[in-house]
Amino acid sequence: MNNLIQELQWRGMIQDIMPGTEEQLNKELTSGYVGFDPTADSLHIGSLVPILLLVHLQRAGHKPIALVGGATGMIGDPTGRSEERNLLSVDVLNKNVAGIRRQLEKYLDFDPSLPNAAELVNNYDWFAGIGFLDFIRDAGKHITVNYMMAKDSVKKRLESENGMSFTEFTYQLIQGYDFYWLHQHKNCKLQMGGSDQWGNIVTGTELIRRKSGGEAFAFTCPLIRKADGGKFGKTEKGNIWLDPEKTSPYQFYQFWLNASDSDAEGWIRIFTFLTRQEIEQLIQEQRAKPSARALQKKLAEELTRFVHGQEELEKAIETTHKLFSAQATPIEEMTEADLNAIEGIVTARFPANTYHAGVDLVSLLADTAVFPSKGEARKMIQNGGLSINRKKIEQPSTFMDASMLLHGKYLLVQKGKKNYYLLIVE
RNA sequence: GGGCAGUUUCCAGAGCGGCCAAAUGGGGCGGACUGUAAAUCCGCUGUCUUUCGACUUCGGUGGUUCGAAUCCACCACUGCCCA
Repeated sequence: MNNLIQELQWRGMIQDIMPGTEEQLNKELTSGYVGFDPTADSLHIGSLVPILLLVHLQRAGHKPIALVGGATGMIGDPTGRSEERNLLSVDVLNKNVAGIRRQLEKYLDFDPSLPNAAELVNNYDWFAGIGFLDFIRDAGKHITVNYMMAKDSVKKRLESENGMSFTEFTYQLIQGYDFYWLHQHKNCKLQMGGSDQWGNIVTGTELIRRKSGGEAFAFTCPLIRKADGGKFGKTEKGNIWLDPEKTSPYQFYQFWLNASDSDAEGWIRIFTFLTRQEIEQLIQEQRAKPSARALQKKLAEELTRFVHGQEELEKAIETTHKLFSAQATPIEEMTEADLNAIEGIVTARFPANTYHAGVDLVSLLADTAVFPSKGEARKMIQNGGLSINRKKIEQPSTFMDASMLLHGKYLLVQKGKKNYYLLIVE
């Protein structure tokens, strides 16, 4: 059994930790859990850190429990929100729970022959059977409102102009009860999560202590930030999802490849399983020759493999190479096979007859979902942000003819420098 | 219950009755420079539109006016003060 806490500590993955946690983990095989909110039918990279906590836990010989919040999702966690959440419908919730479940299964080892086999639970399973009055008497009696109001998440909302509904106020108690339930039924003594969850987690350990006198531990990891203060995991196209249908492996790879130097140093420790020596060496390389971007490449590679597998990683690297590394070679040298092998970028098809009848570029782009409207297409061209087949388009009034098609049917469109689209005439 | 202040475009925050699609900052997007980095500089940033322009925005509803984000009335919400 490795020392999990020390491992996570040098990786910079521990923010708060309860006294005695390390001793507990060194003492015996311990079950620990992380909760996942079913706010969408896929996890995104923000959930990657909690997933990794579970993976590290299992690698250290302990038993990971992934909890999907079918019940808590019905309430909505008020943490970090300045206004009331809209409730999700039961149908949507069920769909989300199923989607998240499927993803979590990929990252943990559920082999039942293992003493520390991973387990997946849904808190709806136990909450469904508990009546309101029972809950109020059973759990509510042990936690004072004063205690609940002292939490940051609640305090902020009480101060805000939007207020807070009773429903959301209840959230921490519901989540706290999860920990209590797992403690009672699964001998789960540890909860992990993002540092924003600390308040909710502590309510759980408190409930365990007061109701059963049991011992419970917890630690949290820092929330991931970008060095420039921007939101982690957001791009102009929205969230970076783990679902390849929502974010292609190529786009996923690109996201990590685009990390800034200072982010990459921290992220590679958190998001990969590379050893300390390997990482230190990479950082040396990076500093010696920053333009090689050894860190970003390794980070993107490791993570794309972890999330999407070796095969998808290779395709992503190949596409990246075709689009970026080979920029000096003339576009005409790209074979049809090359173009077809470009995967993961947005592809749009349009009928040959409209094309051969003659189209102005702006209408074409607005019709093929590269741009939502002609105005935007025109604006981008005027700003010098549009290239066709690697050639910058200077005039919004550019007219298209067959000579511009590669292999008689392809157009490689660039919006900005990094956003590629492949248009295919058919 | 009484008094005062406020509600503006993604956010913060200006806004004389006509020159307001609305200052400025932030954020976002694009460009230049680079290393598909950071910093810096430049442009764009309500929607649609080739120029002109058209259309919808300033808590809600009515009104005054040739004309209102700007004036009036009522309603809603928020903050502060006195009971």
